[in-house]
Amino acid sequence: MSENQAQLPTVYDPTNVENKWYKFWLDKNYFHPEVDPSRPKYSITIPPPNVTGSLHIGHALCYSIQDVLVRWKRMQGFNTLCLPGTDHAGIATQTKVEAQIAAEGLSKYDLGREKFLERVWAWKAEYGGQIIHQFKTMGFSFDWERERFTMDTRYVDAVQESFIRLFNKGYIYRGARVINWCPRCRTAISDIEVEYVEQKSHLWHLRYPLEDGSGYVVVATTRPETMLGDTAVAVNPNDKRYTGIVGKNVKLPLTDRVIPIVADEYVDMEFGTGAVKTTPAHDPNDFEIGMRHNLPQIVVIGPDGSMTAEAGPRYEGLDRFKARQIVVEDLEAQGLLEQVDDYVHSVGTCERCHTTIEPLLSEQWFCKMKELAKPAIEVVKQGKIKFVPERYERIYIDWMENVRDWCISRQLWWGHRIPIWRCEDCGEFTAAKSKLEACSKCGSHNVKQEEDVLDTWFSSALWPFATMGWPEKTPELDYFFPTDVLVTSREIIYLWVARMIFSSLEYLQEIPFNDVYIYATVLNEEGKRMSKSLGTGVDPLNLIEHYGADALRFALIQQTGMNQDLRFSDKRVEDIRNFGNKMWNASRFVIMNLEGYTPSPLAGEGRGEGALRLEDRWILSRLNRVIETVNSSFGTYNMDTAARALYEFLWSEYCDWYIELAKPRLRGDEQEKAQVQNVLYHVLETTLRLMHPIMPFITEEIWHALPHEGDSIMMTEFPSADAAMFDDDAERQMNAVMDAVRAIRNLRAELGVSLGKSISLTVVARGEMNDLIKSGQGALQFLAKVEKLAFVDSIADEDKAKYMSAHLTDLDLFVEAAGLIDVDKELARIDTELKSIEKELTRSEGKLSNEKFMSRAPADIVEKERRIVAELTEKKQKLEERKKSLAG
RNA sequence: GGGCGAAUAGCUCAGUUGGGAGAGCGCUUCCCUUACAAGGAAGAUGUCGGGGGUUCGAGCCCCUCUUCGCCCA
Repeated sequence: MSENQAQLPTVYDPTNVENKWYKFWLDKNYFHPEVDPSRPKYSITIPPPNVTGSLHIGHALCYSIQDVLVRWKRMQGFNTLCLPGTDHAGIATQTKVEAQIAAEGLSKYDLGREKFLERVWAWKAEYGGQIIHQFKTMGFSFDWERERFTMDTRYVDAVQESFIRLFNKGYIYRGARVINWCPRCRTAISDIEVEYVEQKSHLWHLRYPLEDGSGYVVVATTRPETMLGDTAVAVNPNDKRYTGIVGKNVKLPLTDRVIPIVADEYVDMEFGTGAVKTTPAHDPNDFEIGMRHNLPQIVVIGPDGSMTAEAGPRYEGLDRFKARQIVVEDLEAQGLLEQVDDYVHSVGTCERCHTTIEPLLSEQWFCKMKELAKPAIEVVKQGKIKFVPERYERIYIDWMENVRDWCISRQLWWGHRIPIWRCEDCGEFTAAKSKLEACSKCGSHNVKQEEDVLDTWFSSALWPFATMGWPEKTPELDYFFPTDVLVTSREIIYLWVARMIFSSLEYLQEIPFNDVYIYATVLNEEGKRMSKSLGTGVDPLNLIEHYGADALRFALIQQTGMNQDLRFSDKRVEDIRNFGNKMWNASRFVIMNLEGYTPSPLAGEGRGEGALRLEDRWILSRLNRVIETVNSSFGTYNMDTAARALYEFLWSEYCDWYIELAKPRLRGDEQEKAQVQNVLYHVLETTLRLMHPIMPFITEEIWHALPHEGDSIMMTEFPSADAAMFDDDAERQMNAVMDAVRAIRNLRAELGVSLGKSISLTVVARGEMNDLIKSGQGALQFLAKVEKLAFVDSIADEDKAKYMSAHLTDLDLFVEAAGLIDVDKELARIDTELKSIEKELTRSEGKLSNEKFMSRAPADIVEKERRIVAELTEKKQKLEERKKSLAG
């Protein structure tokens, strides 16, 4: 391998390496699994991002988690599918194209539906590749042969099929309801697409004169302009203040209408005046009140957000906010404005464009939810679908149990056009995939397709199975479905997760996935949510350019477990870039020291005498514990635990100790050299495989520079822990050696003797420590740079002042330091140490002298406490002796 | 108003059935030692948000309060 030396630079540069290997994997077609019922499968359909969007770090985390899982399972021998794709994202995409043509001075109406849709497809063709490019740069092992788009022909068919099934089952109906209307997008949106924003406003108290002239009722409102559409005043039937006037009428100001006072349980007596103006056409709650009391519904604000003719000639055509101002002025002029309070309340806004939502009475298509929700609640309650972290399970169930009918129509052009045909003659609705020739009821040919499209989530609800060919019975569906896990963000538990679950149960009578893992929201350094629309989004490509995709992936994975948020900064990526460089250089070291080496199995060498040395047994024991940690952590979505364990092991154990200890042995005799080469190689190669799912590129690069079998690390077997390699003795003994080394280094530092200068060390060791230090003598001398080492039984008190000493359990270390010791400084240091020992001793002795502790604490805890006291006492005694000798 | 999460070193965060408080970064001192200065060695730093309680023993369990964030109404 020596010819490799020259080829390996001291600084790892990911740039070319990453591109090279991604292309290699693609060429080998490693990401594409064939259906093979003889093998166990593992499958994921990734959350499809907006086709014309681009990724920020939050997405990078989401998909990195999935790629880690998928690479891990693939290496474990599962036939693994990770199916990618994108979503047409109705409103979001349409909004962008509208903005584009607006820049040309056109509106979508100027173009017409056909031409407009051509523009959307053109937009998709131009900007649709960005996300895919980002996915590939991140190194994701997605099956590109099975990439899907929610507007693919076959996907469109699946959407229509599902709609028609629901329609024919009577679950889909058309109705007039108060829905959330966005006057800018000019479409209905669902409850969960409304974002509530706190706003400072006012609570206006309005006087409505009683018809009989006996006074007036005062109502409080945040939306005075809607009073033009009031059709009642409601009070609580239990409200004694108003018992006398229920049934009377009021004269609605600024109009010529007379409206009734009704009693309704819904009214909150505590709020405002306890009397509520009721506008059934512009408030969902008032709508319900209106239904109960048979009130008229008067639409006074139109789809464009301006006042309608129903609002009266004075207000018609005014924007709703301008109308508010004028209505208030007019009421005040008539002495009907009683009071204005400052008031902070939540205002519904459109998630996409942040326009204030107008609750509006409107004809829409709805999907009945009650029956669909039942089994979807059951599968989660029965644990067939598991939420991780668990806390999200209740959030899901609570919502599902109170779910309202779903408004599925959208007044957009971009999307799945509703496959409903209306007969112009008899009014019958017929659902059909292709053009309907004749009305299903009266046979008339005068039929017209519904103009509206479906809510985007109606189509993404089918994602896990429509991507695999449903409604056809495909081999993919048979084999890969249900998928194993859905990894997604908590903000779409209702929008998407819930809908996939009930859709899958309804159409396939199967759950869509076993686990739902809700990953942490990525925040920026200031703690603000990362989002493109907030302007806080960071493009992963910028970071990758500087630090590489591996570093970004590891930095993200290292911070993700069961947490709700994750604060991200570039610094973290830089730190991991350094870690990658460490891995690189450790590997360089190993590669440069493998002359004449051919890998041989560790098995058979055993743990017996003369076989593996202490540090070999130790590193192999530690390695196997890490293997165990990594597997169990990946399996429970504790990604951070796995990443931290790997980081710690590679840097602080393998590099800091094992490699250092290997150095003298590599210069030793042939047998010694061969053995240490074998362990060096074995541990490194195993660690690379462990690390591969998180850092696929650098591990592949190094793996190829090492002796290896096969074409790619990604197709090797993932390590599994060998319990026979766990070695508590080796770990305990090695810890003692490391403590001794650290103590000597500390003495050097105290003396100001750098590692470059040699020292002489005298050791007093007792019991097991004696053998341990003697057998590890070479290592100790090498690691602490000790030139002369002597073992003695004791050191005479009068000689102690010539040394700096450290005292460990069963071990006293004396470094010759005549003339180097700053006595005052040393005395001060000893006093500080004594103080802290005293403190610990008091605590431990207190416990041991506590009868209750002695009688109730478990025996091993008591024993441990005794040991602590013994160790501390020994140490204290040594320090006091030393103090005496220094002072004397 | 209801629910959830967070509060641990200067910063970002670990802490797995309750048993001598940890990591990374930053900071101080020393070192270009043949894998790595994107590095090595050593070091300093904590009323574990406040207050109660349970327990022989609480960062961890229970109650309560405060601050911040998210979700729902």
